[in-house]
Amino acid sequence: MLDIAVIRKQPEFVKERLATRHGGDEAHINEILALDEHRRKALAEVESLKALRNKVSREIGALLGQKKLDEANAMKAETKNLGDKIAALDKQAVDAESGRDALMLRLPNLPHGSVPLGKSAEDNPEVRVHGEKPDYTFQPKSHVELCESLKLVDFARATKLSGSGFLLYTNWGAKLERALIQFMLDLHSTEHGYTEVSPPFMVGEQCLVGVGQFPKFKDQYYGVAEGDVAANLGKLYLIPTAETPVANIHREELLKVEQLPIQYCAYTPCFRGEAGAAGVGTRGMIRVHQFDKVELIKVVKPEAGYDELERMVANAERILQLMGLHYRVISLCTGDMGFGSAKTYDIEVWAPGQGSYLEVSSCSNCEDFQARRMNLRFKDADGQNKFPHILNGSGTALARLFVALVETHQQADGSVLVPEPLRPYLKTERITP
RNA sequence: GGAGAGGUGGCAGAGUGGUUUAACGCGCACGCCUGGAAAGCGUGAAUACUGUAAAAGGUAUCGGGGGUUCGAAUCCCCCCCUCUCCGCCA
Repeated sequence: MLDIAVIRKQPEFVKERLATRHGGDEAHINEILALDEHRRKALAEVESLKALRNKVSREIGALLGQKKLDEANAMKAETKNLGDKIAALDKQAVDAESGRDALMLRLPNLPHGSVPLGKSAEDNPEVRVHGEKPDYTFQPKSHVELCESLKLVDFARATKLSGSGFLLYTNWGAKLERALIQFMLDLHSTEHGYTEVSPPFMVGEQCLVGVGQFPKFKDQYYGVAEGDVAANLGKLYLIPTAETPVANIHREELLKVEQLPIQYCAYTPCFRGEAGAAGVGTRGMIRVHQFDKVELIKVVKPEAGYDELERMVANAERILQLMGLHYRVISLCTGDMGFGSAKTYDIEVWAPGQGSYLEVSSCSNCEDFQARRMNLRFKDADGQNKFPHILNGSGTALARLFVALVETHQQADGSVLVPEPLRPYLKTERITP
């Protein structure tokens, strides 16, 4: 959520920055300002009435203390209808506020000044490239062929169980998936300074609102059950990413500045509706309704946000380097960035069998956009309460990493060579049928 | 799931309709005092919104919501959480 104070003070600046995204959102600024104005007007009025009521009530109390019953009763009669006026104005203020906030929640973040201007993925500049496309003395197979010949994934039976877009890993496929998860968690938690956590896979709506998935993109997620009525959670949703539970861990807290930076890594499955995804990438493992991912989350002081983003990308890159994969890092342009992000780097790994790059990581600094939505603050050294920057990045997403790995390291005989750092986990050097 | 006891500021703990703008205490910050400390004395200290050039000021917050009243920490209703015991379960 943007800072209403910034919208008030610099509405034209906010509109311009919003327009560099998909466009259209800037149109709501005037409406927000009008509701905000109305709210403050009603508030000023109702609060002075409340002040009056408090004053009169004290006076009545004093009169009763002095046994001046008549005077007290006279004053009671005078203030009798004050309550109704207050209630009516209160409602106006509350209505204006909830109207304003409903619009604010649908407003995306402002892009950081360093983000390239652009309309779509085609305008994303390449930041750097690691390695080269490998050469093969044979025609590299696609992961679908490899998975079938090596019996890594049973596509047909997965469809029987859950329909298209779901995977049944088998034998070495299941082991490879597990090995990759454990390898990544170990690396991030021992060498990169992240604390490993394992969160719930279902969360209440407020967590999705907190990171910006709700209310605007509600139809993309799986609602599964009514949550505890008790806890006032509303419906529970399957998490689309570990970002949803993990970034919300400290929601509604006031952190001490010494607690920062907070760094978490977490493995979770991710569930996505991917509405209308039929077509490109439907076959195989590129786009599925459930996939595994190791996610990185940071909560940091605002002044550290962008340095930490660079470090996070480097942490994710390290995985691909150790897996011996060729990849490129791109900087998303204003028009291609996600809702909550102020700046995003994507990492795309080369998949020889596809002849294309696959997005396996997306690292974003959301600045204080999410912290505001979840009311997460910290008390700075100067005693001020401030919103921290919250960053999230995949480190990395599975399924696609799996694809790149088997396609890159496939051999002429149809086997797949396991990268050195993964061998202690998989307990083999080579995957054969 | 059942029964009971609780929920008040950083902590602890009074307060059953009106000088409570939440007592007393501990802890905290600053000042005085001291050679330095302790003790003592004094002052200050929550969060949000609003307001202002900045202040001052105003409103709300005693687990949450609603109600009664001129006025609610206090009375009424609903809900939540914590603790203890019992049951059930992996």
